[in-house]
Amino acid sequence: MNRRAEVLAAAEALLEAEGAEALTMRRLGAALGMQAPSLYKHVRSKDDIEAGLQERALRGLAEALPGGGDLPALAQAYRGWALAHPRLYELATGRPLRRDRLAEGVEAAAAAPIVGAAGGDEHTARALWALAHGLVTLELAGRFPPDADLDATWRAALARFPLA
Amino acid sequence: MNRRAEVLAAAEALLEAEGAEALTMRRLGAALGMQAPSLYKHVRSKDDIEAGLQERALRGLAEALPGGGDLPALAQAYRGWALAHPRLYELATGRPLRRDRLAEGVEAAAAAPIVGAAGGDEHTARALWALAHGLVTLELAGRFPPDADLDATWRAALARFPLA
DNA sequence: ACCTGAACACCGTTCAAGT
DNA sequence: ACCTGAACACCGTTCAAGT
Repeated sequence: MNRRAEVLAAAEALLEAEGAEALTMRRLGAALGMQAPSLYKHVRSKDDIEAGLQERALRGLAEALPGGGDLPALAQAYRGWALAHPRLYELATGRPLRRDRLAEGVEAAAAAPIVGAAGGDEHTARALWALAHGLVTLELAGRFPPDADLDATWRAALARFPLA
Repeated sequence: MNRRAEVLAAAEALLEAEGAEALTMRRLGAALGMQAPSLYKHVRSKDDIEAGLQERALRGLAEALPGGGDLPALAQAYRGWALAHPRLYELATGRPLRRDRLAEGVEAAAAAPIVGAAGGDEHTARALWALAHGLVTLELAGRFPPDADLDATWRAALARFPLA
């Protein structure tokens, strides 16, 4: 693990443990036993760190998603990963994707299981992705009533996409 | 218009014109012809400003949504409002809703047209909301390929909710 | 009642200097 | 090659002081 990867791993741990506002160069440096300016030897900027976390999130999500085309299983894995890494998911999806800094194939690998479950139709795939993303972000942001039965909401939502 | 409302209106204008990172107490004060500390006479904190902007967004959205139960018209109005106020929409939906600071009925007024289009079923309403929210946020974040035909994606998505 | 200037504890980032 | 301390231009916020 090179130094940049170490910084990114520590950044993810700090983010997930203490929240986005705790992810500062000074705190991250402290977690790694160095001063904040030293981080710039391993990483271009804080923006660069966030782009790296986006890539880590995409890789983690792609690894967690099953590829068999079973929509309920896919949805459960998607929701499960997001709820297990809520702040990373939010950081990775809540801002523009830095495609220029993304390794080749990472975005496609995360998208492939969704396209597969959509039977290859791009519009259906985007609708499924938007539906899952919307449900997850609204859940993470506490937008649904506290007593909402979200399992039932997911089932009702997925029932709109039979076979596909 | 009392002083607090003036501050919120200026905050919305600054946010929409220059982005979230430009919405600082010093810049907002300058836009209103006062020093940053003076803002605290009219507003509790920056957090209070953001809660106020959430309420403005909810009111604006509720006003823009038609209530007739016509899903395509509702979807178009929802998307249109979000694209017309992208940074306000993002600020209003991208963080937890401060229900404690929200005037009575504001949240319900924004939700009512969606529940109406869902035929009163809460799970369908949440699925529709998540779908629209997901499509809008992914579009605003530039997550879809630049050449994606999003009108067609919206049509395909809404086709999953016939009659309802 | 409203506004100011100074101050505090923070930010991200640069840079000369050390090993 | 890697790390440090000092510095710069910013933050949100508090507070004594002015009108």
